[in-house]
Amino acid sequence: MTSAPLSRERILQCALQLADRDGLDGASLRKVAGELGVHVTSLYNHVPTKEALLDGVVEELLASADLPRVEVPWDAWVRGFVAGVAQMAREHGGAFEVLLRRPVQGPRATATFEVGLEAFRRAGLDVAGSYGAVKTVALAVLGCCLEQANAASADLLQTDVRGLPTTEFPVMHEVTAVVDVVDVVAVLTDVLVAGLAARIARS
Amino acid sequence: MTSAPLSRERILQCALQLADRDGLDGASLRKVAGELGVHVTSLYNHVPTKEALLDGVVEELLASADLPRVEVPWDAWVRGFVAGVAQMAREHGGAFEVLLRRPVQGPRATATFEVGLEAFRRAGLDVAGSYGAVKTVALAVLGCCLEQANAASADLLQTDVRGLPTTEFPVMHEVTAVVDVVDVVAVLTDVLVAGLAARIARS
DNA sequence: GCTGTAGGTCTACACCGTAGGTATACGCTC
DNA sequence: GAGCGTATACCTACGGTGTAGACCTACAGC
Repeated sequence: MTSAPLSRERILQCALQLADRDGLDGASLRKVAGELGVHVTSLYNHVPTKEALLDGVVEELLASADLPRVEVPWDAWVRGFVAGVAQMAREHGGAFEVLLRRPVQGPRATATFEVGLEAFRRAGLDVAGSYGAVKTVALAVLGCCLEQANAASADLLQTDVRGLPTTEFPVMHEVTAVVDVVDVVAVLTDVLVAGLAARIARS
Repeated sequence: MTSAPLSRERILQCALQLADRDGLDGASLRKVAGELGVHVTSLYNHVPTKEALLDGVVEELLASADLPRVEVPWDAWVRGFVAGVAQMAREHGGAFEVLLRRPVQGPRATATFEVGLEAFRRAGLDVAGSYGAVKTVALAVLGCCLEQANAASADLLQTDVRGLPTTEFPVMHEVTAVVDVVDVVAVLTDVLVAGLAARIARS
């Protein structure tokens, strides 16, 4: 009757689904166990701790993403990386924020960073410069995709403007009246590419 | 003997200090209450819920920051905004991540965004363009300052590279050997300014 | 002096991660 | 086949969390 033998993989998959559906807090050990029809503590035979489980969800997330992993020009890497992360945020909105709570590591992450570093080195940046470029891109896109994933910060600049005096914040009110949605990811992509191009030209 | 009457302000200040010292999870209601020599549920007379308390911490954080609030050229606004947020991350490392968990709102936040929007409008961007620029800057800097504040993601790209095969990730290994620290905030500032300049020129 | 109310306390609940001890079921060697 | 080590699941229990509801108590206004 025990449909499938409990395994790390099954646990991680379940946690990812739960997180996608109910947010990261919805992926408690007890809920995962319940979903799998198993006692809480049984999970500990496959996952040593909650943090390890979240790290596993990060792996799972990276595995599902289409990030650049082969040699490309630096600007293509930037576009591909941003697009890949944005896709993750779209498809795994609930689980996305785990990338901000746990370190992003493992072979899959390293592989993407490796080809990014190579691309910037080929473009003429030195080691530190390439590292700075990759790190900046990675962290900036994380921040920008937060709002795509997280309902709480979705209306980052819009919340509460209604209610504040129009006379004091005229432009903000104009914005809320005129703009309905802005594609931050598109803006970020362009800004990063243009900005890094200038940086490379100057090197 | 009851030194001072409990108040929202005193609670928020205490929560901020606790969060700074022990991280955001160190600011539990019980610990705040304990620090103030008061029963947990007494806090509820001044703060309706834990989320409201965190929102208050956001306020407190913004109040402590030196963000641009007067009319300046757009590039000065970007530099000032990034520097201000980076300073917050430096001085309130433990509490910083609250900006990623709760919406950033209130008059203080709106005031900064307002002058940013104005600056970009004066530079020639339309309403949506200005909004996109401000939003992108705000979110990108949030992501980049995370690593300055949060120990977990501090070594975002470096963790675990040792242990992965040198042959497969040669550049990553070179980086960990050569580079000790990169000022992501400085890189981000330059990239944003250069990238937005290109965007403005094209408009 | 009575009463309404604000602001404190106490108890209790449901949830969380996880440590320690126990039972069962498998694959191995004799 | 008998014995046994190991892996995996279970149970109980602890200390932590946010919060709801009943209670008490001191003070202000009539």
